[in-house]
Amino acid sequence: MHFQPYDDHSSQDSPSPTSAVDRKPLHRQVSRILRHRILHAEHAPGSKLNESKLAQELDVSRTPLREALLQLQQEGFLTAEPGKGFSVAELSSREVRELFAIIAALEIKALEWGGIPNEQTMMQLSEINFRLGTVDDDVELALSMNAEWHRTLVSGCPNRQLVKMIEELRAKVYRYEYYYYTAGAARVGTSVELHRDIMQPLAHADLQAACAAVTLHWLTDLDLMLPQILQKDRSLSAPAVVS
Amino acid sequence: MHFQPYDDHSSQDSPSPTSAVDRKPLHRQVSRILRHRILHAEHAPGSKLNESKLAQELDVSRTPLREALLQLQQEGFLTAEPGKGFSVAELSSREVRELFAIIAALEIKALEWGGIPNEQTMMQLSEINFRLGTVDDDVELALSMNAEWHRTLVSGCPNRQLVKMIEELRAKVYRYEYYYYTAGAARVGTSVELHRDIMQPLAHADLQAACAAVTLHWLTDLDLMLPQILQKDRSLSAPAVVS
DNA sequence: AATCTACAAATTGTATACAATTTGTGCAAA
DNA sequence: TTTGCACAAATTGTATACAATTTGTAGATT
Repeated sequence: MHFQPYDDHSSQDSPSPTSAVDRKPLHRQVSRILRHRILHAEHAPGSKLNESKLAQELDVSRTPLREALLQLQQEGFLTAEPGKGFSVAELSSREVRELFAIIAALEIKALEWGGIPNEQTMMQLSEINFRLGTVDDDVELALSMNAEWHRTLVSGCPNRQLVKMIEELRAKVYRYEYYYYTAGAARVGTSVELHRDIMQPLAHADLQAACAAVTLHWLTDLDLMLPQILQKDRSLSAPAVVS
Repeated sequence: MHFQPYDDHSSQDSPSPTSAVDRKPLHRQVSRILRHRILHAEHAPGSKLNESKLAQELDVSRTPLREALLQLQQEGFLTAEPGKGFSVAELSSREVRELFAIIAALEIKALEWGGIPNEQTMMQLSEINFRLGTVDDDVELALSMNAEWHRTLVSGCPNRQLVKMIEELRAKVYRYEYYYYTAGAARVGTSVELHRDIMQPLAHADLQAACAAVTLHWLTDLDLMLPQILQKDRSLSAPAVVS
């Protein structure tokens, strides 16, 4: 492929000539695509990535591809060994436990610093949650709406850095959630109820209780998901201790 | 420069032939160098970076240099506009306020989850703090020892992801601290005292009080540093409204 | 058969070349 | 003087070429 800024979705059908505002580097698009693939288990955890083949498949040269791979490595979705190249990061029960603990703590901080959400935000929360309840059998849609609900929950926090950090953590969590929702017997109903348990104290301006509900939310999710992840863990981290 | 794995500090005087374990990609070394430069104000905030010149200066081709630049961008030390290249991120009072709030919250969480530090850790803390008190006029040394103290403080936390996040945040804070210590009238004595105020309740197994002292530490630091940063802010964000 | 070695193929790391855009400059027109 | 434009230079974004290492394999040795 040769430098053509116009194969991105962001360019509408309007025939604007190189509008210069929505120009996006190739490595950004590539990293978006690969991130999406990894999050949705289209690349198996632990599998190696062949740069040449991947570049050919994506119709891109190795330069922007490598830039994307390095970014994904730093985001924690890939691992890299010098001379050996990149591999998809493994899922681990330890990581998911640690991530859930952190994200719970940060969401609570975001709520504390943002205060009780305003009326509009509360409306959005319950609307998203309602729609989430109607979703069925579309894992990606359910997960993206769940993410949207949590994004809205912390949207009142004035600390932008914190909101950004939470957003990045959510992406890492997404991978585990997707695994759980597809491989396991996940029910969106549980999430909907847990969200209600958070919204209700918020509606009564009880921030403490809401924060406690947030903690409960993540703890419950963890309890539901861990068995699945553990199974995966065992299947690869217990390498035949026979003999 | 042509692929020579042996210009890194990590290679000792032992004549091991390409020991394969301590091979480090060029872009890693380059990002380390540039990060160090940015942290120590050797590149002015807001200034543009010329890839060709920088590559020539570092005796590296543009490929690994760009990989390093992209990493530093993601770490928040550089900004990038498509087609315009990279610039050193500005210092902002808002960012430092947000960072301090986050790092205080996370250090407290790390303490809570790690529990009261064991005896060895407590010894290390007071030793580092003592040495910190003897440092004088060596800003970089003082800051690195300060960082070491905080690293030790949270070293007992079993949540590795959290420890890593705190470490990354500390790097971002370092930049502001350096600015404050060089441009302003900083005294290490204040830090030493604040550290003692954290260690004392820890020695009495009073985690609550220690956490409160941590918050106080960061709040005090912020109060000391903000005036300096604010001055910088004004000098550039108030662009001559004289009609 | 199992292990070692030598060599070839494949793959990664880096450098260079090229394409596209941005930026600077000189000159004309108002 | 200022504004606008054309064109050249500089700079960024991407592709390709090359260097160094890793990986795979066939044959020799035990």
